[in-house]
Amino acid sequence: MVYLPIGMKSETAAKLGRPRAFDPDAALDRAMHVFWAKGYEGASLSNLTRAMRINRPSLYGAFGNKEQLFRKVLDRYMDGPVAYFGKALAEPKARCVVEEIFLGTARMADDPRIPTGCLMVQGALACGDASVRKEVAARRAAAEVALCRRLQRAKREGDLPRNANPAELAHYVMTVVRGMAVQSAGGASRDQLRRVAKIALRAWPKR
Amino acid sequence: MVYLPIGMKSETAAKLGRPRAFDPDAALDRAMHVFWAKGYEGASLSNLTRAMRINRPSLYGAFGNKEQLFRKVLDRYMDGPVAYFGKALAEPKARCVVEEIFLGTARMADDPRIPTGCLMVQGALACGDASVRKEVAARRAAAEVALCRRLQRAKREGDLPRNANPAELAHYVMTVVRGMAVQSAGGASRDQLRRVAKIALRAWPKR
DNA sequence: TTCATTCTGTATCGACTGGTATAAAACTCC
DNA sequence: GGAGTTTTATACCAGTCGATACAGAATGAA
Repeated sequence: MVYLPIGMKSETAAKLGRPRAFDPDAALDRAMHVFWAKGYEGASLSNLTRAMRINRPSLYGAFGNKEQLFRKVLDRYMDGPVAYFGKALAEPKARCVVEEIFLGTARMADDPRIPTGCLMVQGALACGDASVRKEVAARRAAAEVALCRRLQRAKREGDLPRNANPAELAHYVMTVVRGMAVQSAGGASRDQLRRVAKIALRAWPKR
Repeated sequence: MVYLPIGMKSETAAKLGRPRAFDPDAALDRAMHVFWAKGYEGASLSNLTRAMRINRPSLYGAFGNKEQLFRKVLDRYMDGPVAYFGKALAEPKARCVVEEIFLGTARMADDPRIPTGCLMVQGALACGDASVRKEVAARRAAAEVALCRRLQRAKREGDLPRNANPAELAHYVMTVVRGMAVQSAGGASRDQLRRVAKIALRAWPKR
């Protein structure tokens, strides 16, 4: 029989059988930290189950397998630590959008509750498993597309110069953001990244 | 007895015993590609020996172990694919230094002979082995220090404004460079990265 | 109570990991 | 021609990898 891995609150709660003894969301958060700090391949199932405080069969029962767990962690990552990105897109002016993206990225840098860097970068930038590598690359690309769309709107609204190129600008912004993630993983402080953000903004087109 | 792993041309050539049947430098280049594409942990000894076209004991005899091999590969990487960085530092004007660094990074992007991205980034950004992770972080930091020194000189020479901050500027430039590496690993083309370089240069201080 | 169902913990699977013991092969020196 | 030295190839080591078989425990339904 096919078992549908759950873990989301809106899931049809299983009424039958022994109830689950752990909170799937809390377990996902703990798994996120392991993947974030060690990368997909560096995070062993022993690391994961220990951090998640569950046994191996519970992990497989609730999340499928390691790769599916990682994808669920990525989902949760985008709704949690990087939720600032979506909020930034809602800023009224393009310059504020970019400013908020930069500052939000810098803000994550020395939050003691989370690892440094970005899960979508160090999770599986280079990885023996090509399917996982492509997955994170696709998610990075999706973020860039979302920003590009936002900048296209800004251009239509006259919020960017007539000769501005939204795709190029989005690519630039995301390049800086990804670079900040690498710098953060290397130990850069929030202030250092804020100064980088300030300089990077000087490249933003004047209206 | 202690055996000194070789691999450098200036090494005192072993006269005694059976001669080595492979070129250590060529083997290092092949190992570099594996580490570059798969990362330190993603590159297994089987991957490495197959690519290097040598047997396992030959690898251990010539290079020590996996970690020492990786360090030798890093050395070779810095003298090879990223030699442009050192050359860029020799440019007469600070702006040209930065321009050459950006363009050199973009140039690597779709060279069909090498993997995408940067070995110092994806080699071990997140890695279960902390010693390897620190090693690549230290090498990234060393590049930034070298650039910072160059920009300090530029400031002394009046090649940068009086209020310019070489450390912040170096941090910004390296952030963009690291970001370009991530974008390249995600499939960005040379032209895309060149356009990023052009935008990033707009942030450079006017004299 | 009894059955069906689901979760939990233990113990284990085959495959692969990084690393080596061993002996034959290929060279220099005497 | 040996003797001594180093590299080669095969075969193998203990440990860990991701993943599971199994049995007992905990629930709702009948």
